[in-house]
Amino acid sequence: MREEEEPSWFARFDEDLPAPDELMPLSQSLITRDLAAAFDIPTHTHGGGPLSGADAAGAAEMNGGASSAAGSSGGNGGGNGEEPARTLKRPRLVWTPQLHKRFVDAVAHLGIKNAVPKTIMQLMSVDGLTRENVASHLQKYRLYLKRMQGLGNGGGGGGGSHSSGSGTDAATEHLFATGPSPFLPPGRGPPGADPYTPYAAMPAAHHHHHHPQQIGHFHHPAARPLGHYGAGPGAGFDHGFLSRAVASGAPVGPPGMHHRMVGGGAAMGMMAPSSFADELELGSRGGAGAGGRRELTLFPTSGDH
DNA sequence: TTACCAATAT
DNA sequence: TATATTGGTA
Repeated sequence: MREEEEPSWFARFDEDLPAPDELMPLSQSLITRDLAAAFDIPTHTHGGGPLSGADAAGAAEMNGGASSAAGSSGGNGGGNGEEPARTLKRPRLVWTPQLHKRFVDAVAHLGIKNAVPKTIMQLMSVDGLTRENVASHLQKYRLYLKRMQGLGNGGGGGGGSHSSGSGTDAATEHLFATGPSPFLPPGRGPPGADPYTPYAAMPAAHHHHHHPQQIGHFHHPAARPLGHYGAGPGAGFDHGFLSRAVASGAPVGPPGMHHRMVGGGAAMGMMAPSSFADELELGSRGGAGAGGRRELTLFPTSGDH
């Protein structure tokens, strides 16, 4: 019963969508279970699954060595033999920095309001990633933000009150609103660097009812109330990102809409992520230690080159 | 009904 | 620890 859909709905009408080329590369493929489960399974393209299917391309390698794990082969088995694709439990997802980056970017650009698992998942466009995966990670991420909010601020500030009228409508505002302490001190440097990169702050009160928000225009990378957290002006933060994409397909309902969405009408679910800024982090997987857990991992699509 | 969220379990 | 899974709720 679950029919997932393949992200192929891109092609949409008008607008100057960048050539498919732009969109295409976006699809990151998560390792497919088959692949993960056994590195060598002979092309089995599963079939039923909408899972990826993609070309796993030759990414199978990576660092050298290491890896013993997996048990690779050997038998494979152990127990599992072929398995019906369904009912298969997938290995734990490993949130690699790149994957996390995508996640954070998606959340940041969506705005707290829309940053819900499903939307994030769709925006990320990562095949194989499930809502549960995102939800779980989102939970942790929120916790992190909250924690940071409490800590980082000291002071200050206080006062946050923004009176901006009530009409805070722009998602932009929402994003950082409520933040008594808008930005982190440039010098941030508590011992222990931050593992994550917070771009959004959490409203102290976000309980109950998602309210409707008017859809509409979306922002360009322009004013970010505070945008540069450790980055200087002009830091690379501009993203030609999904601006429109999100807006268009946004599940955001028209005023008055409560819980009804999927299924209604047509617009939904199609977003073309454009280009994420890829950078940062890489590698370092150090194998040391390791242990050996069978985990699902993601292919750094941009890894090539 | 679906999806979110928070708690809980592994 | 990090992630998955479950339960309750909107």
